[in-house]
Amino acid sequence: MATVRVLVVEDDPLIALDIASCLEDVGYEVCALAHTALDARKALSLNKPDIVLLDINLHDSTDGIQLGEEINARYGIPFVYLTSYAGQATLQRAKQTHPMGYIVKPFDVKGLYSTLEIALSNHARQQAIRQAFGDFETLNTRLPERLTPRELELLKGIYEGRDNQQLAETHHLSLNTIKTHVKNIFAKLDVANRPQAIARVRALLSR
Amino acid sequence: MATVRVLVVEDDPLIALDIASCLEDVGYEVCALAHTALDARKALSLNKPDIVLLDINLHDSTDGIQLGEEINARYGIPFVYLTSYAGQATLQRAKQTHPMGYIVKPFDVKGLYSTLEIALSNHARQQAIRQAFGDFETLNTRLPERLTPRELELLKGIYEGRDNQQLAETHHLSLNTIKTHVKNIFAKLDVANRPQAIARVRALLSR
DNA sequence: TGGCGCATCACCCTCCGGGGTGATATCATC
DNA sequence: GATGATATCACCCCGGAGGGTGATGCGCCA
Repeated sequence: MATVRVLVVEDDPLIALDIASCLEDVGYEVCALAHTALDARKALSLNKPDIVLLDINLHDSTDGIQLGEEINARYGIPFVYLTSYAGQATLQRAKQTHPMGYIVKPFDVKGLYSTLEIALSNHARQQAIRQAFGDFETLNTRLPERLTPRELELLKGIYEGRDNQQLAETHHLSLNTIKTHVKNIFAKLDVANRPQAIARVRALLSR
Repeated sequence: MATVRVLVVEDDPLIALDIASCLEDVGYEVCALAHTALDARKALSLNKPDIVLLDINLHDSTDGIQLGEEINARYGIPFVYLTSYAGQATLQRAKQTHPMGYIVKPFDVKGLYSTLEIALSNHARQQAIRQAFGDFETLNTRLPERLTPRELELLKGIYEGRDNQQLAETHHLSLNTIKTHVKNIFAKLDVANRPQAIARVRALLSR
Protein backbone atom coordinates (compact mmCIF):
# COMPACT_ATOMS: atom_id res chain seq x y z
CA MET A 1 0.00 0.00 0.00
CA ALA A 2 1.19 3.48 -0.83
CA THR A 3 1.86 5.84 2.03
CA VAL A 4 -1.13 7.54 3.59
CA ARG A 5 -1.32 11.22 2.67
CA VAL A 6 -2.59 13.47 5.43
CA LEU A 7 -3.76 17.05 5.21
CA VAL A 8 -3.24 18.97 8.44
CA VAL A 9 -5.50 21.95 9.04
CA GLU A 10 -4.28 23.92 12.06
CA ASP A 11 -4.00 27.67 12.36
CA ASP A 12 -1.05 27.74 14.73
CA PRO A 13 2.04 27.12 12.56
CA LEU A 14 4.10 25.78 15.44
CA ILE A 15 1.51 23.24 16.45
CA ALA A 16 0.99 22.34 12.82
CA LEU A 17 4.67 21.54 12.46
CA ASP A 18 4.59 19.54 15.64
CA ILE A 19 1.66 17.50 14.40
CA ALA A 20 3.30 17.02 11.03
CA SER A 21 6.50 15.71 12.53
CA CYS A 22 4.55 13.30 14.71
CA LEU A 23 2.70 12.05 11.65
CA GLU A 24 5.90 11.54 9.73
CA ASP A 25 7.43 9.72 12.67
CA VAL A 26 4.74 7.09 12.46
CA GLY A 27 5.03 6.71 8.71
CA TYR A 28 2.45 9.05 7.24
CA GLU A 29 3.09 11.54 4.48
CA VAL A 30 1.89 15.07 5.25
CA CYS A 31 0.75 16.24 1.85
CA ALA A 32 -0.02 19.78 2.96
CA LEU A 33 -0.31 22.09 5.95
CA ALA A 34 -3.21 24.54 5.89
CA HIS A 35 -3.41 27.42 8.32
CA THR A 36 -6.66 28.92 7.03
CA ALA A 37 -9.91 27.64 5.62
CA LEU A 38 -8.90 28.93 2.23
CA ASP A 39 -5.64 27.04 2.30
CA ALA A 40 -7.53 23.97 3.33
CA ARG A 41 -9.91 24.18 0.38
CA LYS A 42 -7.03 24.58 -2.04
CA ALA A 43 -5.18 21.67 -0.53
CA LEU A 44 -8.30 19.51 -0.66
CA SER A 45 -8.84 19.97 -4.38
CA LEU A 46 -5.17 19.95 -5.32
CA ASN A 47 -3.58 17.34 -3.11
CA LYS A 48 -6.39 14.81 -2.76
CA PRO A 49 -5.37 13.69 0.72
CA ASP A 50 -6.43 10.31 2.09
CA ILE A 51 -7.51 11.78 5.39
CA VAL A 52 -7.74 15.21 7.01
CA LEU A 53 -6.73 16.28 10.51
CA LEU A 54 -8.94 19.21 11.34
CA ASP A 55 -8.55 21.84 14.02
CA ILE A 56 -11.90 23.37 14.90
CA ASN A 57 -10.78 26.76 16.10
CA LEU A 58 -9.24 28.45 13.07
CA HIS A 59 -9.46 32.17 13.93
CA ASP A 60 -11.09 32.48 10.57
CA SER A 61 -14.52 33.30 9.18
CA THR A 62 -15.18 29.63 8.56
CA ASP A 63 -14.24 27.20 11.31
CA GLY A 64 -13.18 23.60 11.23
CA ILE A 65 -16.67 22.23 11.59
CA GLN A 66 -17.86 24.08 8.53
CA LEU A 67 -14.86 22.68 6.74
CA GLY A 68 -15.91 19.25 7.94
CA GLU A 69 -19.30 19.71 6.34
CA GLU A 70 -17.72 20.78 3.09
CA ILE A 71 -15.47 17.77 3.09
CA ASN A 72 -18.53 15.59 3.51
CA ALA A 73 -20.44 17.30 0.77
CA ARG A 74 -17.82 17.75 -1.93
CA TYR A 75 -15.14 15.19 -1.26
CA GLY A 76 -15.63 11.78 0.21
CA ILE A 77 -12.57 12.09 2.41
CA PRO A 78 -12.60 10.93 6.02
CA PHE A 79 -11.50 13.43 8.64
CA VAL A 80 -10.65 13.56 12.31
CA TYR A 81 -10.96 16.58 14.58
CA LEU A 82 -7.84 17.43 16.54
CA THR A 83 -8.66 20.33 18.76
CA SER A 84 -8.72 21.70 22.24
CA TYR A 85 -11.91 20.70 23.94
CA ALA A 86 -14.54 23.36 23.59
CA GLY A 87 -17.48 21.93 25.49
CA GLN A 88 -20.85 20.39 24.78
CA ALA A 89 -22.05 22.83 22.15
CA THR A 90 -19.02 22.40 19.91
CA LEU A 91 -19.10 18.65 20.28
CA GLN A 92 -22.76 18.58 19.34
CA ARG A 93 -22.05 20.57 16.20
CA ALA A 94 -19.05 18.40 15.42
CA LYS A 95 -21.10 15.21 15.68
CA GLN A 96 -23.43 16.42 12.95
CA THR A 97 -20.57 16.28 10.47
CA HIS A 98 -19.80 12.61 11.12
CA PRO A 99 -16.07 12.80 11.77
CA MET A 100 -14.26 9.48 11.94
CA GLY A 101 -12.72 10.54 15.24
CA TYR A 102 -12.22 13.34 17.72
CA ILE A 103 -8.89 13.85 19.43
CA VAL A 104 -8.52 16.26 22.29
CA LYS A 105 -5.41 18.40 22.74
CA PRO A 106 -2.93 17.93 24.13
CA PHE A 107 -2.67 14.84 21.96
CA ASP A 108 -0.21 12.02 22.29
CA VAL A 109 1.39 10.31 19.35
CA LYS A 110 0.04 6.87 20.07
CA GLY A 111 -3.53 8.05 20.35
CA LEU A 112 -3.16 10.06 17.19
CA TYR A 113 -1.79 7.09 15.30
CA SER A 114 -4.33 4.57 16.48
CA THR A 115 -7.23 6.92 15.84
CA LEU A 116 -6.07 7.64 12.32
CA GLU A 117 -5.56 3.97 11.57
CA ILE A 118 -9.04 3.10 12.79
CA ALA A 119 -10.49 6.00 10.87
CA LEU A 120 -8.84 4.96 7.63
CA SER A 121 -9.82 1.35 8.10
CA ASN A 122 -13.45 2.08 8.87
CA HIS A 123 -13.72 4.52 6.03
CA ALA A 124 -12.30 2.01 3.60
CA ARG A 125 -14.83 -0.50 4.81
CA GLN A 126 -17.75 1.86 4.40
CA GLN A 127 -16.58 2.73 0.92
CA ALA A 128 -16.37 -0.91 0.04
CA ILE A 129 -19.83 -1.60 1.33
CA ARG A 130 -21.56 1.28 -0.32
CA GLN A 131 -19.79 1.39 -3.63
CA ALA A 132 -20.25 -1.99 -5.14
CA PHE A 133 -18.42 -4.48 -3.07
CA GLY A 134 -15.10 -5.86 -3.83
CA ASP A 135 -16.52 -8.49 -1.54
CA PHE A 136 -19.50 -10.07 -3.11
CA GLU A 137 -17.51 -13.10 -2.04
CA THR A 138 -17.91 -12.36 1.65
CA LEU A 139 -21.61 -12.50 1.04
CA ASN A 140 -21.17 -16.06 -0.07
CA THR A 141 -19.83 -17.14 3.28
CA ARG A 142 -23.00 -16.05 5.03
CA LEU A 143 -25.24 -18.18 2.88
CA PRO A 144 -26.46 -21.66 3.78
CA GLU A 145 -25.90 -22.77 0.17
CA ARG A 146 -22.91 -21.19 -1.49
CA LEU A 147 -23.19 -19.61 -4.92
CA THR A 148 -20.90 -20.68 -7.75
CA PRO A 149 -18.58 -18.07 -9.30
CA ARG A 150 -20.85 -17.72 -12.30
CA GLU A 151 -23.90 -17.24 -10.14
CA LEU A 152 -22.06 -14.64 -8.11
CA GLU A 153 -21.31 -12.59 -11.21
CA LEU A 154 -24.87 -12.75 -12.40
CA LEU A 155 -26.19 -11.84 -8.96
CA LYS A 156 -24.06 -8.75 -9.11
CA GLY A 157 -25.71 -7.86 -12.41
CA ILE A 158 -29.15 -8.44 -10.94
CA TYR A 159 -28.25 -6.27 -7.98
CA GLU A 160 -27.32 -3.47 -10.34
CA GLY A 161 -30.69 -3.65 -12.04
CA ARG A 162 -29.96 -5.51 -15.29
CA ASP A 163 -32.64 -7.71 -16.81
CA ASN A 164 -32.08 -11.15 -18.29
CA GLN A 165 -31.60 -9.85 -21.80
CA GLN A 166 -28.86 -7.47 -20.71
CA LEU A 167 -27.19 -10.17 -18.66
CA ALA A 168 -27.17 -12.48 -21.66
CA GLU A 169 -25.49 -9.82 -23.78
CA THR A 170 -22.88 -8.64 -21.32
CA HIS A 171 -21.91 -12.19 -20.43
CA HIS A 172 -22.14 -13.56 -23.96
CA LEU A 173 -24.58 -16.27 -22.97
CA SER A 174 -27.90 -17.56 -24.16
CA LEU A 175 -31.03 -16.09 -22.63
CA ASN A 176 -32.00 -19.59 -21.54
CA THR A 177 -28.73 -20.05 -19.74
CA ILE A 178 -29.28 -16.82 -17.86
CA LYS A 179 -32.73 -17.97 -16.87
CA THR A 180 -31.39 -21.22 -15.51
CA HIS A 181 -28.72 -19.48 -13.48
CA VAL A 182 -31.17 -16.94 -12.15
CA LYS A 183 -33.52 -19.69 -11.10
CA ASN A 184 -30.73 -21.43 -9.20
CA ILE A 185 -29.65 -18.18 -7.58
CA PHE A 186 -33.17 -17.50 -6.35
CA ALA A 187 -33.41 -20.99 -4.94
CA LYS A 188 -30.16 -20.60 -3.02
CA LEU A 189 -31.13 -17.17 -1.73
CA ASP A 190 -34.57 -18.49 -0.90
CA VAL A 191 -36.39 -15.67 -2.68
CA ALA A 192 -39.04 -15.50 -5.38
CA ASN A 193 -38.05 -12.57 -7.56
CA ARG A 194 -35.43 -9.96 -8.31
CA PRO A 195 -36.41 -7.25 -5.85
CA GLN A 196 -36.43 -9.77 -3.03
CA ALA A 197 -33.05 -11.06 -4.13
CA ILE A 198 -31.69 -7.52 -4.04
CA ALA A 199 -33.13 -6.92 -0.58
CA ARG A 200 -31.50 -10.14 0.56
CA VAL A 201 -28.13 -9.17 -0.82
CA ARG A 202 -28.40 -5.80 0.87
CA ALA A 203 -29.18 -7.44 4.19
CA LEU A 204 -26.28 -9.86 3.91
CA LEU A 205 -23.81 -7.23 2.77
CA SER A 206 -24.53 -4.80 5.54
CA ARG A 207 -22.89 -7.05 8.06
CA MET B 1 -33.09 10.76 25.15
CA ALA B 2 -32.56 8.25 27.92
CA THR B 3 -29.13 8.06 29.47
CA VAL B 4 -26.50 6.20 27.56
CA ARG B 5 -25.71 2.83 29.10
CA VAL B 6 -22.07 1.79 28.92
CA LEU B 7 -20.53 -1.61 29.52
CA VAL B 8 -16.94 -1.40 30.77
CA VAL B 9 -14.74 -4.41 30.11
CA GLU B 10 -11.46 -4.05 32.00
CA ASP B 11 -9.65 -6.72 33.95
CA ASP B 12 -8.07 -4.43 36.53
CA PRO B 13 -10.82 -3.64 39.07
CA LEU B 14 -9.22 -0.40 40.16
CA ILE B 15 -8.91 0.97 36.67
CA ALA B 16 -12.42 -0.22 35.92
CA LEU B 17 -13.76 1.78 38.83
CA ASP B 18 -11.75 4.78 37.73
CA ILE B 19 -13.19 4.56 34.23
CA ALA B 20 -16.67 4.07 35.58
CA SER B 21 -16.48 7.15 37.77
CA CYS B 22 -15.21 9.20 34.86
CA LEU B 23 -18.11 8.01 32.75
CA GLU B 24 -20.64 8.86 35.41
CA ASP B 25 -19.07 12.26 35.83
CA VAL B 26 -19.87 13.09 32.24
CA GLY B 27 -23.41 11.79 32.47
CA TYR B 28 -23.26 8.19 31.30
CA GLU B 29 -24.76 5.25 33.10
CA VAL B 30 -22.38 2.35 33.63
CA CYS B 31 -24.70 -0.61 33.29
CA ALA B 32 -22.06 -3.18 34.17
CA LEU B 33 -18.38 -3.75 34.89
CA ALA B 34 -16.87 -6.90 33.43
CA HIS B 35 -13.45 -8.14 34.50
CA THR B 36 -13.38 -11.26 32.34
CA ALA B 37 -14.57 -12.28 28.90
CA LEU B 38 -17.22 -14.44 30.51
CA ASP B 39 -18.55 -11.53 32.56
CA ALA B 40 -18.59 -9.46 29.42
CA ARG B 41 -20.68 -11.99 27.51
CA LYS B 42 -23.17 -12.20 30.34
CA ALA B 43 -23.42 -8.45 30.59
CA LEU B 44 -23.88 -8.14 26.83
CA SER B 45 -26.87 -10.43 26.69
CA LEU B 46 -28.40 -9.30 29.98
CA ASN B 47 -27.82 -5.58 30.13
CA LYS B 48 -28.06 -4.65 26.46
CA PRO B 49 -25.64 -1.72 26.71
CA ASP B 50 -25.67 1.09 24.16
CA ILE B 51 -21.92 1.00 23.77
CA VAL B 52 -18.98 -1.01 25.08
CA LEU B 53 -15.61 0.18 26.35
CA LEU B 54 -13.24 -2.65 25.70
CA ASP B 55 -9.82 -3.32 27.16
CA ILE B 56 -7.78 -5.53 24.87
CA ASN B 57 -5.48 -7.14 27.39
CA LEU B 58 -7.74 -9.21 29.63
CA HIS B 59 -5.39 -11.82 31.12
CA ASP B 60 -7.94 -14.30 29.92
CA SER B 61 -8.18 -17.03 27.30
CA THR B 62 -10.16 -14.73 25.05
CA ASP B 63 -8.90 -11.19 24.68
CA GLY B 64 -10.71 -7.94 23.96
CA ILE B 65 -10.31 -8.17 20.22
CA GLN B 66 -12.04 -11.53 20.12
CA LEU B 67 -14.77 -9.98 22.19
CA GLY B 68 -14.95 -7.20 19.65
CA GLU B 69 -15.55 -9.73 16.91
CA GLU B 70 -18.28 -11.39 18.92
CA ILE B 71 -19.96 -8.08 19.53
CA ASN B 72 -19.95 -7.49 15.80
CA ALA B 73 -21.29 -10.89 14.98
CA ARG B 74 -23.98 -11.38 17.61
CA TYR B 75 -24.97 -7.94 18.79
CA GLY B 76 -25.00 -4.81 16.72
CA ILE B 77 -23.50 -2.74 19.51
CA PRO B 78 -20.77 -0.19 18.84
CA PHE B 79 -17.59 -0.48 20.87
CA VAL B 80 -14.44 1.46 21.57
CA TYR B 81 -11.11 0.02 22.59
CA LEU B 82 -9.59 1.59 25.68
CA THR B 83 -6.24 0.00 26.21
CA SER B 84 -2.55 0.48 26.67
CA TYR B 85 -0.87 0.70 23.34
CA ALA B 86 0.41 -2.64 22.20
CA GLY B 87 2.01 -1.90 18.89
CA GLN B 88 1.36 -2.44 15.21
CA ALA B 89 0.29 -6.04 15.34
CA THR B 90 -2.43 -5.48 17.92
CA LEU B 91 -3.68 -2.42 16.12
CA GLN B 92 -3.87 -4.35 12.86
CA ARG B 93 -5.95 -7.03 14.51
CA ALA B 94 -8.11 -4.43 16.20
CA LYS B 95 -8.85 -2.69 12.92
CA GLN B 96 -10.33 -5.86 11.51
CA THR B 97 -13.11 -5.68 14.06
CA HIS B 98 -14.24 -2.19 13.04
CA PRO B 99 -14.25 -0.47 16.41
CA MET B 100 -15.82 2.97 16.49
CA GLY B 101 -12.75 4.31 18.24
CA TYR B 102 -9.45 3.48 19.88
CA ILE B 103 -8.32 5.26 23.01
CA VAL B 104 -4.83 4.83 24.36
CA LYS B 105 -4.13 4.71 28.07
CA PRO B 106 -3.53 6.76 30.02
CA PHE B 107 -6.80 8.28 28.92
CA ASP B 108 -8.16 11.69 29.78
CA VAL B 109 -11.79 12.33 30.50
CA LYS B 110 -12.39 14.78 27.70
CA GLY B 111 -10.96 12.49 25.07
CA LEU B 112 -12.99 9.63 26.44
CA TYR B 113 -16.17 11.65 26.36
CA SER B 114 -15.72 13.08 22.88
CA THR B 115 -14.74 9.73 21.42
CA LEU B 116 -17.78 8.04 22.91
CA GLU B 117 -20.09 10.77 21.69
CA ILE B 118 -18.73 10.55 18.16
CA ALA B 119 -18.93 6.78 18.28
CA LEU B 120 -22.57 6.81 19.36
CA SER B 121 -23.48 9.42 16.84
CA ASN B 122 -21.82 7.68 13.92
CA HIS B 123 -23.26 4.35 14.89
CA ALA B 124 -26.74 5.82 15.08
CA ARG B 125 -26.25 7.28 11.66
CA GLN B 126 -25.06 4.02 10.14
CA GLN B 127 -28.01 2.23 11.67
CA ALA B 128 -30.35 4.78 10.23
CA ILE B 129 -28.84 4.52 6.79
CA ARG B 130 -28.74 0.79 6.56
CA GLN B 131 -31.92 -0.14 8.32
CA ALA B 132 -34.68 1.77 6.69
CA PHE B 133 -33.69 5.36 6.30
CA GLY B 134 -35.24 8.03 8.30
CA ASP B 135 -34.14 9.94 5.25
CA PHE B 136 -36.02 8.61 2.34
CA GLU B 137 -37.00 12.25 2.31
CA THR B 138 -33.46 13.43 1.66
CA LEU B 139 -33.59 11.25 -1.39
CA ASN B 140 -36.46 13.34 -2.61
CA THR B 141 -34.40 16.50 -2.65
CA ARG B 142 -31.94 14.96 -5.07
CA LEU B 143 -34.58 14.16 -7.65
CA PRO B 144 -35.51 16.34 -10.60
CA GLU B 145 -39.19 15.58 -10.03
CA ARG B 146 -40.16 15.22 -6.40
CA LEU B 147 -42.18 12.24 -5.19
CA THR B 148 -45.41 12.74 -3.29
CA PRO B 149 -45.63 11.38 0.27
CA ARG B 150 -47.67 8.42 -0.89
CA GLU B 151 -45.22 7.61 -3.62
CA LEU B 152 -42.38 7.82 -1.12
CA GLU B 153 -44.01 5.24 1.12
CA LEU B 154 -44.61 2.89 -1.75
CA LEU B 155 -41.09 3.33 -3.03
CA LYS B 156 -39.87 2.26 0.36
CA GLY B 157 -41.95 -0.89 0.04
CA ILE B 158 -40.57 -1.55 -3.42
CA TYR B 159 -37.04 -1.05 -2.11
CA GLU B 160 -37.68 -3.66 0.52
CA GLY B 161 -38.75 -6.17 -2.08
CA ARG B 162 -42.55 -6.18 -1.79
CA ASP B 163 -44.63 -6.87 -4.88
CA ASN B 164 -47.75 -4.99 -5.90
CA GLN B 165 -50.07 -7.42 -4.18
CA GLN B 166 -48.28 -7.05 -0.86
CA LEU B 167 -48.20 -3.29 -1.20
CA ALA B 168 -51.95 -3.25 -1.81
CA GLU B 169 -52.55 -5.25 1.34
CA THR B 170 -50.19 -3.43 3.67
CA HIS B 171 -51.47 -0.04 2.52
CA HIS B 172 -55.12 -1.04 2.31
CA LEU B 173 -55.39 0.01 -1.31
CA SER B 174 -56.61 -1.47 -4.55
CA LEU B 175 -54.13 -3.31 -6.73
CA ASN B 176 -54.94 -0.88 -9.52
CA THR B 177 -54.11 2.07 -7.32
CA ILE B 178 -50.77 0.55 -6.52
CA LYS B 179 -50.09 0.04 -10.17
CA THR B 180 -50.86 3.65 -10.94
CA HIS B 181 -48.58 4.91 -8.19
CA VAL B 182 -45.79 2.58 -9.20
CA LYS B 183 -46.08 3.78 -12.78
CA ASN B 184 -45.75 7.38 -11.67
CA ILE B 185 -42.83 6.56 -9.41
CA PHE B 186 -40.96 4.88 -12.26
CA ALA B 187 -41.59 7.87 -14.50
CA LYS B 188 -40.19 10.27 -11.92
CA LEU B 189 -37.18 8.07 -11.24
CA ASP B 190 -36.73 7.57 -14.97
CA VAL B 191 -36.50 3.80 -14.74
CA ALA B 192 -38.33 0.93 -16.39
CA ASN B 193 -38.74 -1.67 -13.66
CA ARG B 194 -38.34 -2.46 -10.01
CA PRO B 195 -34.72 -3.58 -9.92
CA GLN B 196 -33.67 -0.44 -11.73
CA ALA B 197 -35.72 1.66 -9.34
CA ILE B 198 -33.96 -0.01 -6.41
CA ALA B 199 -30.55 0.59 -7.96
CA ARG B 200 -31.50 4.23 -8.43
CA VAL B 201 -32.59 4.62 -4.83
CA ARG B 202 -29.36 3.04 -3.69
CA ALA B 203 -27.34 5.42 -5.80
CA LEU B 204 -29.23 8.44 -4.54
CA LEU B 205 -29.06 7.35 -0.92
CA SER B 206 -25.35 6.73 -0.89
CA ARG B 207 -24.88 10.24 -2.27
C1' DT C 1 -15.20 -45.70 -14.96
C1' DG C 2 -18.74 -43.81 -12.83
C1' DG C 3 -20.48 -40.08 -10.22
C1' DC C 4 -20.93 -35.24 -8.99
C1' DG C 5 -20.82 -30.30 -9.51
C1' DC C 6 -20.88 -26.78 -12.73
C1' DA C 7 -22.04 -24.45 -16.95
C1' DT C 8 -24.49 -24.38 -20.95
C1' DC C 9 -28.83 -24.46 -23.66
C1' DA C 10 -33.99 -25.61 -25.04
C1' DC C 11 -39.11 -25.63 -24.69
C1' DC C 12 -43.39 -24.77 -22.41
C1' DC C 13 -46.50 -22.49 -19.49
C1' DT C 14 -48.35 -19.13 -16.31
C1' DC C 15 -48.67 -14.90 -14.11
C1' DC C 16 -47.06 -10.61 -12.55
C1' DG C 17 -45.17 -6.30 -13.92
C1' DG C 18 -45.53 -2.33 -16.47
C1' DG C 19 -47.63 0.79 -20.36
C1' DG C 20 -51.64 3.25 -22.10
C1' DT C 21 -55.88 5.49 -21.30
C1' DG C 22 -59.40 7.35 -18.70
C1' DA C 23 -62.38 8.34 -14.69
C1' DT C 24 -63.65 10.38 -10.03
C1' DA C 25 -62.96 12.73 -5.48
C1' DT C 26 -60.46 15.67 -2.54
C1' DC C 27 -57.90 19.61 -1.38
C1' DA C 28 -55.27 23.71 -1.59
C1' DT C 29 -54.68 27.77 -4.08
C1' DC C 30 -55.60 31.47 -6.83
C1' DG D 1 -65.36 28.91 -9.10
C1' DA D 2 -61.62 27.35 -11.83
C1' DT D 3 -57.34 25.12 -11.82
C1' DG D 4 -53.81 21.94 -10.66
C1' DA D 5 -51.74 18.44 -7.74
C1' DT D 6 -52.74 14.27 -5.34
C1' DA D 7 -55.06 10.00 -4.45
C1' DT D 8 -58.05 6.68 -5.68
C1' DC D 9 -59.72 3.01 -8.93
C1' DA D 10 -60.77 0.37 -13.65
C1' DC D 11 -59.76 -2.13 -17.99
C1' DC D 12 -56.89 -3.80 -21.69
C1' DC D 13 -52.67 -5.52 -23.51
C1' DC D 14 -48.29 -7.70 -23.85
C1' DG D 15 -43.78 -8.91 -22.83
C1' DG D 16 -40.63 -10.51 -19.52
C1' DA D 17 -40.00 -13.02 -15.32
C1' DG D 18 -40.03 -17.16 -13.08
C1' DG D 19 -41.26 -22.36 -12.54
C1' DG D 20 -40.86 -27.10 -14.37
C1' DT D 21 -38.42 -30.46 -16.96
C1' DG D 22 -34.82 -32.24 -19.45
C1' DA D 23 -30.45 -32.48 -22.06
C1' DT D 24 -25.33 -31.98 -23.18
C1' DG D 25 -20.44 -31.32 -22.17
C1' DC D 26 -16.68 -30.58 -19.08
C1' DG D 27 -13.58 -31.29 -15.24
C1' DC D 28 -12.67 -33.33 -10.75
C1' DC D 29 -12.31 -37.08 -7.73
C1' DA D 30 -13.10 -41.42 -5.60
